[in-house]
Amino acid sequence: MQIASVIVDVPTKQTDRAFDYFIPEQWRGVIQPGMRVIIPFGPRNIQGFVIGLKAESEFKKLREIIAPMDLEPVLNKELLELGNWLTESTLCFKIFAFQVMLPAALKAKYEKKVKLAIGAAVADLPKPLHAFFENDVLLDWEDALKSGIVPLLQKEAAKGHLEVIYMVKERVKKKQQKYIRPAVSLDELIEEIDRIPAKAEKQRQVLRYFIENFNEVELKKLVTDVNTSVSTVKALVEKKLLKEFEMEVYRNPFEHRTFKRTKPLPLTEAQQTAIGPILNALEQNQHEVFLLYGVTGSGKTEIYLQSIQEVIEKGKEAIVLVPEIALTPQMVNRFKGRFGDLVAVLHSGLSAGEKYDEWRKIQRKEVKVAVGARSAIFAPFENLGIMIIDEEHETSYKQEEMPRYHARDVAIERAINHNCPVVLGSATPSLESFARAQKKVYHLLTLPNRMNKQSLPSVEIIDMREELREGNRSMFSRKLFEMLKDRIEKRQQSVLFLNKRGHSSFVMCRDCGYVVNCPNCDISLTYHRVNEQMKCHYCGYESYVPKHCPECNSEYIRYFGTGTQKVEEELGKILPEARVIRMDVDTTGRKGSHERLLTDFKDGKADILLGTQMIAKGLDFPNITLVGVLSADTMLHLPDFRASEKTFQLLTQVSGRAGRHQLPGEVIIQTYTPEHYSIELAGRHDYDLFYQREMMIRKTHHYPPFYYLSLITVSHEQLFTVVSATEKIVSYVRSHVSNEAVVLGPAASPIPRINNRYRYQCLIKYKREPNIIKTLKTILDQYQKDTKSGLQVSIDVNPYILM
DNA sequence: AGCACGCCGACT
DNA sequence: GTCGGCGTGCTC
Repeated sequence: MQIASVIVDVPTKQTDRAFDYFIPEQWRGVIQPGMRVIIPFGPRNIQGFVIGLKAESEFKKLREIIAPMDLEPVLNKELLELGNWLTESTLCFKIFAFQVMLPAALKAKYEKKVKLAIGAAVADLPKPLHAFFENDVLLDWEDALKSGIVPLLQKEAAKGHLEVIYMVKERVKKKQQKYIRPAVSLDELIEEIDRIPAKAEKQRQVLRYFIENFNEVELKKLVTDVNTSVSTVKALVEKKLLKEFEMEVYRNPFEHRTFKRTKPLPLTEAQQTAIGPILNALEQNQHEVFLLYGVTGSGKTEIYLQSIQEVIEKGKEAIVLVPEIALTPQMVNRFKGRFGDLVAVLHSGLSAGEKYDEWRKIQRKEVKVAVGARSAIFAPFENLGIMIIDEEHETSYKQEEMPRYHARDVAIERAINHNCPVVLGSATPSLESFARAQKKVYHLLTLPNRMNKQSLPSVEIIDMREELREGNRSMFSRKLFEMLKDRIEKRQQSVLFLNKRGHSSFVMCRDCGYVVNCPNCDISLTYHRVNEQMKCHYCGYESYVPKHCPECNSEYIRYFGTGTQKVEEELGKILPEARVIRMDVDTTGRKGSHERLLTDFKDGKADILLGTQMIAKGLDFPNITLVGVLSADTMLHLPDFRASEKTFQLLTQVSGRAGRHQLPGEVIIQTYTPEHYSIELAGRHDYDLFYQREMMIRKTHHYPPFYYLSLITVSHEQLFTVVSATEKIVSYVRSHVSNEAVVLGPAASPIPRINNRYRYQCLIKYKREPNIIKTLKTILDQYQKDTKSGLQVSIDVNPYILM
């Protein structure tokens, strides 16, 4: 077993396979599958992942592994296999599959340096280079480029005076802290204390500290505790009475926070019924997927917490996924509060080093629970007892770059390996999951009521066409304006929600709300400012913007879009007395600002919280009694077959922010299409009916959950080349799928040109195509192999964004 | 992804 | 005649 199969850190088709390396004697038995190694590859040294060991290789002239990068594997057997599964199911390069499972800190950094060759001296070099190589300094290649001395360097390298070296570096260092411990026995210390000179009172104090407390202590703590200086301690170290050493410490992102410990709350009857089957599956070590469907505020989190409690008691581990945007301190508090130090938190707000440390706690089995966004599903636990995905319907669980995986699929794949349950929780389950629950593929658990029997807030839908007709051209309906004013007087708080996704605008009649749709796809056409056209991004249909509305003949037909800043300005005009906090990407950019704004609002420093997406989730403040949605339509007419579903989910989510405590809540939804079922049914809190209506539409238009989708995107600098290549691909696909499948295209991508490359796509809708992955792989192989044609082909299996 | 090898244009 | 442009093909 002296040969290692290695996946190299070069993400191309040609290198997407194992390369064999000889393991030098000194590393035999040390290097294991799942470790990162430094290997020579061509002229440079790069990082690679060992995926297997073997005794022989077909390749004769093997090179040697330079060094391992880990003391123990960073990927265990399960994760290595999961990597293969990811590669297969998402059609990505192996290296991406492995990298996505690890914290970014473990991704290699490469440095190219120039150094004096062995046996060469500075004097051998021409004068201008002397300064660069004094004292054996390594010259950074980047600096060399800037100084314009590369030709000189190359000349000297050719003469053998200089050497180019390639270094593989870690991104993040383990944080070390200095510790002090006694170097002699307790008795000896007591003896020695009398030999300390009388003048050195401080040294005596330090020794006394160790006599009372015969243990290691952090240098800093020692210095403050004894009120002395580092030099005093160093003197004792010199005398060999104490010993200094370094120990790895974790960066603690929660250093200045305390978590109030909570105890399991008594469950309501509904909660008990819901948790039963989960506990049962845990008991039996049985894999099962549960869909926990519970209205906002129905106590899903307590079910998660108590299920995890059970898992921990069984000595197993748990992963909890939360959408990034909802990974607020409030959410973290609930888990830290219940399980304290047994929780690792992984989210984008942490620095690379902090994330790495949290990940290490998991790897070293120091924690039992990982709470985090999408990628936390790869937490390297070895004894998983449960995986929970909260807000299961969130689209952020799908990664939009390689590997294009969905966390839900990964969770289920891992759960099968671990024989453990998966819990998907949502107030508005995705149609895919709910349909599976209906078909008994998933086990449906329901929490139909809010805790403490509060009723869901009353929702009023305001027809903005009516407002316009009556002369109100502002973005606030009279009703919303009145209610905002009322809340300010009553010193209660309001939340205003605006969806700013107005960029890829749709065309709508402001009189009757008519939106121009594609005749083939039942999806709104996207407005393009260039030559005033509207296009369908699914099938390629085009038409001009009508001068008059085809429904009511009004001339107020135009494209749409507004932003939070504009709303804030207008709010300042009509309600100058209102104190407003605006929350969007602009105001929450800096670390911690998100939390600060929310705390300000919670503390009553503002009357109105105005924001986008990010305020839709998790907000749970007692004083919020009014929620206003300024324009429910913005999302509805995006060129996306999930637009209705997303609108329904969002409106339900936002409405859930109101009246979660004693004070009853009210919700105002402003819209130009009040009769649209997703708006109307969100207003009535009727998920079931929404589900039925939407399923019918999905069925007739061959969309998920009735059909699977795969999207092939082709790009090239020349329009003609893209179109003809896409045509070829489309006909290849057509000839390789059953006639049950629908193959659409070639159609221009919703973003028809990126970086001067034209983009075309082919959308495949299918039910049962056992060979589809093979077919798609053949296409990728074909086009990724030849780099000279300049064609780029990418495939998204089960896409969420069809762009 | 890099990098080397290699074959054609504008310069000392 | 040489320096250097970037097209093509390889990396165990």
